[in-house]
Amino acid sequence: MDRLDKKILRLMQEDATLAVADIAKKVGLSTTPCWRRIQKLEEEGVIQRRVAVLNPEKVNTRVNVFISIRTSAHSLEWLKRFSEVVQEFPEVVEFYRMSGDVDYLIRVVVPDIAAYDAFYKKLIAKIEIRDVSSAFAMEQIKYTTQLPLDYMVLEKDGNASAAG
Amino acid sequence: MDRLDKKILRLMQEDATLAVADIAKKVGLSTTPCWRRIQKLEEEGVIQRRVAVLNPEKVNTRVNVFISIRTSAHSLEWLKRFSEVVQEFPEVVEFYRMSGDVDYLIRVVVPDIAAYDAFYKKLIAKIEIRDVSSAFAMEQIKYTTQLPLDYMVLEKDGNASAAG
DNA sequence: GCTGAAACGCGCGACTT
DNA sequence: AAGTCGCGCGTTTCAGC
Repeated sequence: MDRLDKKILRLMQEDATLAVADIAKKVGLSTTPCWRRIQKLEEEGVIQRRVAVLNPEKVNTRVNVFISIRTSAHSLEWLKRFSEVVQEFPEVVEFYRMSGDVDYLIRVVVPDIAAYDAFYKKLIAKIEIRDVSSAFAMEQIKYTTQLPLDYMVLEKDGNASAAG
Repeated sequence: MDRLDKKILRLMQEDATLAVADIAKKVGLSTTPCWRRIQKLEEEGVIQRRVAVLNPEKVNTRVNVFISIRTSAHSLEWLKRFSEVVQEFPEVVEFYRMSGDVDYLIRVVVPDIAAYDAFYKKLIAKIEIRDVSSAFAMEQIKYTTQLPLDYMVLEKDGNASAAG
């Protein structure tokens, strides 16, 4: 990956509808080499997928809730099942195992507080959870799928095809 | 929006590279009406954009950090500036104003703890922040851009073109 | 609002430097 | 590696039901 790949990724993170010819123009390439780079980035798994991003308001999932869970007293068996159960809910859009005070952090999207309550009941019906606390977001100030590319490790020029 | 729009959205949230003809087939429509529905969903802002989703590992942003901020003692002026400053950092991928104990919650992506430290220094160089605490994710168990569509409000059939 | 087909542009590959 | 050319597919539009 070099400077041009980085430019390509930056553009595609913003807008995946851009025609290859347009991307090519913007990065200073002609279409074929640009197309080949994009293919390679897909094969290598740098580009994972192209998705449509929907407006949460329009699909009635305005409300973001963060659930913090402490699991200190639970068994390994429980932890495994917990992880599986939580993941399966479509309302769960993010799920992290944390270091420190809180053990797990979950982001859930729902229409309103009542729906959250219903979700919470569905969840605890499937698995016993001891130490939970929920925090509601009043406003989503920023949400982006764009990862910063400033940390990318670039290969030196003239040596672009080493195996990963 | 009806049942077919919902199906279309479900498919496009998963894979925005699907050809219109393929989507049409899967929802039981032919290409033209399916294409028109997609156009309409874009015009209405239900579909906000199509983006490429990158592999965080491959672009060297493995580490997720959640920053909790309490702002009780700050002025309105400060709050405004705070919001602007934080948003501008490309490492900040999510940013919420919360209710309850914590006032703001930020998700940041960086390569490692050292990079987080550098980010943190950049941040506090730009704005004074009093009550901050950082929590590191050990593992991203789930991350999806797909919103649940189960809460969508569908219009009755035979009344498909009412204004929003 | 649907189907079918035509027109156009773009993705993709073969070949060249 | 990158560029030019061209075929075929997919998107988009249009005529008719």
